[in-house]
Amino acid sequence: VNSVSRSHKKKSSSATLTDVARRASVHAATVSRFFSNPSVVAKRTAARISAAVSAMGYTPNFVAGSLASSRPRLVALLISDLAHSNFNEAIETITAGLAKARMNVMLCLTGGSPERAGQMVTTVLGWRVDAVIAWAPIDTRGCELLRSSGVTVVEICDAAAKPLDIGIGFVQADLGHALARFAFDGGYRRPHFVATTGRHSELRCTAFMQEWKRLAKRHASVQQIDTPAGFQQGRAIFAHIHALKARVDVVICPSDHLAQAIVIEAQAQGLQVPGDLAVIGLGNSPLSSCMRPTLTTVDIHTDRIAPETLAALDVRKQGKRLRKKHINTGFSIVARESA
Amino acid sequence: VNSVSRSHKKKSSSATLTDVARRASVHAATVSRFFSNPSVVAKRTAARISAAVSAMGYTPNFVAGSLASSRPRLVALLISDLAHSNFNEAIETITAGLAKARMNVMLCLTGGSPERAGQMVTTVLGWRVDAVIAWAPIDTRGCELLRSSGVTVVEICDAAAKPLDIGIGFVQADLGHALARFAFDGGYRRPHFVATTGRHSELRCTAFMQEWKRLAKRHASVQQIDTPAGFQQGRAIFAHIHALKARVDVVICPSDHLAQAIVIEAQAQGLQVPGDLAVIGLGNSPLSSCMRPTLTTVDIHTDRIAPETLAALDVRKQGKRLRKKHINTGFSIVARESA
DNA sequence: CTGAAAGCGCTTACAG
DNA sequence: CTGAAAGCGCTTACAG
Repeated sequence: VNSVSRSHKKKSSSATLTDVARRASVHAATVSRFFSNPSVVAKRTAARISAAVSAMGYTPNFVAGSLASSRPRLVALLISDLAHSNFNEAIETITAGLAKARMNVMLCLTGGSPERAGQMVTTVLGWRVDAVIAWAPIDTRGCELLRSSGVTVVEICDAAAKPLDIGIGFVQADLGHALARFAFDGGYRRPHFVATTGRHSELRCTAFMQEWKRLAKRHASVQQIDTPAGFQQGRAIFAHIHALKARVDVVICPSDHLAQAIVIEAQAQGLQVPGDLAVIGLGNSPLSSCMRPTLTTVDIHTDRIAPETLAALDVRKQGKRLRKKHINTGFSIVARESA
Repeated sequence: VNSVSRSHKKKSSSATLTDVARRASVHAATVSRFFSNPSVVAKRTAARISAAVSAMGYTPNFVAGSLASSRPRLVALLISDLAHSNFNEAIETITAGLAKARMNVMLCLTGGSPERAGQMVTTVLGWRVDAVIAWAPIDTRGCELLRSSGVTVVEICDAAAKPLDIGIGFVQADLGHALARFAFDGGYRRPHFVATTGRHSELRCTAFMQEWKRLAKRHASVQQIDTPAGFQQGRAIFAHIHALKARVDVVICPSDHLAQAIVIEAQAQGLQVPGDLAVIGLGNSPLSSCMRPTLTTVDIHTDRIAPETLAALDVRKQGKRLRKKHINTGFSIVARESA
């Protein structure tokens, strides 16, 4: 019983198209049509095939089908992480949309490493995916591969940046401006902007600072933290704010979770939110409307990402041009109790 | 320019093994070996192939490779949802482990629907996946398909239940007992157990009630809520508890998020946690250690799931038997401030 | 509406 | 260490 003889046993696996065809006394091509376009096969033939299929427990082999048709019905999802993301709901919407379009999704978790993302690009290109949806930084080699492969790539990104192919998202700088105006109009005068690493946050931050300077004639305070901007960082940030000479009256956070953590910390220290300290989140996650106080945050219209992505794939499938297109899905500030 | 002529253009896609072989003046088989087992090809030949590969920007086609070798290097991940899960970190660990083993993961989000899970089983079986990791309810048809396909399936489940194939998890009833004892030993006398729909929660709940009855000689109160047990349900549950005639002194939650929401509600109503109301979570998520007060919760050892899953796959790959095996990964109650 | 044939791009014993 | 050949399980024009 060596490994060679063992490997021969594999043959006893599942029935093939040809097996089904034989049993239904038709050609394999007809069975193939039965699955891909049932309306073209005669009723009676279809019935025979159907019977054979269930009798044999046949399941079409998508690997073979993909190779023959060169339509893998596969899209790759490149994302940094699941645990700390504000956007899991957006991901759910996207995968649900893809499932409805009979697309399978290949999940690639990059952990935020551009290099790992680059390697994963090689892999998904090997699967000849129909598209890759990227929501994570990718190194130059990976980008180059994507570009030269000609695959459809949808980047969830800053809608003002130059996308590899198709970019979907809001304009980070617009949000920075809007947040400054919102805070200023709300009567706040000592904002504290919490930025994370990464280009998106940077763009937002710069715009915020600029607009704040213009409106208030003075600088806002900033603090840079490491991604992911999760609940865990709340204490440290609150301590930082507390230690500032100039008293902060509003803190602008890069995520709802972080905002929530800061609210909790502030309350634990006996501060009133928003009375003593106002807090603004990002993402409009479900918790933001359930907190005490409810959280003022930004809805980045993640529900628009899935339909736009699918529409883009559709256009491509029909062979039309759509290169270098941006789709600005916008955002809206949701004013609630916390600011 | 009709669709037919357009479809012909597809041929201009990427280079194939044969193209590379021609360019390197070797047979395709040699190029194949160069990728699968480089050590068997001569240094000089390898160098020529390598040059050809990079000159042509060749990427091996995994679809073709999978068909030829019948090893797709694909595992399906069937999970209910991403947004409300306590277990996203476990999922990350698992996918990281799979990636290290050069396995690709196919993501299937069932949304908690057993029927949808069943359909997805058909799909992943069509891809002839090496294994399916299931963390979601699957209807009988889907289970039947999995069983008859003979594919390796790892269920993250109650370790006392009868798994389809391999079951990994803790024993829900053990946890129910342990929670009752923990609450009783902590001096609490009026527990409120929040259960969600689903067999797991039910098993835990029954065990809790039984043990509590034995210890305290009286019944605990129970409340059933819909899954997912998220932050959103906090207010309603707190209101329910508040409305109970008998004053509750500890509430046992099916997730950390829910526990957190209840803490926030209680505090908003002027109650002290744990003084007026103690709260116990489930999952030991990162936020549990960062809250105010820090959350007493249950660590269900998700970090053991990934290694055990991978080990199981490994054993199977070597053709060994491991059917109907349970792996009890246990749990531990993490006592912090909230109870 | 159906069949026969070529082909998708690889892998893998089998020889040499 | 390498080549020649068969085969993986489908799809898809092309005829009929």
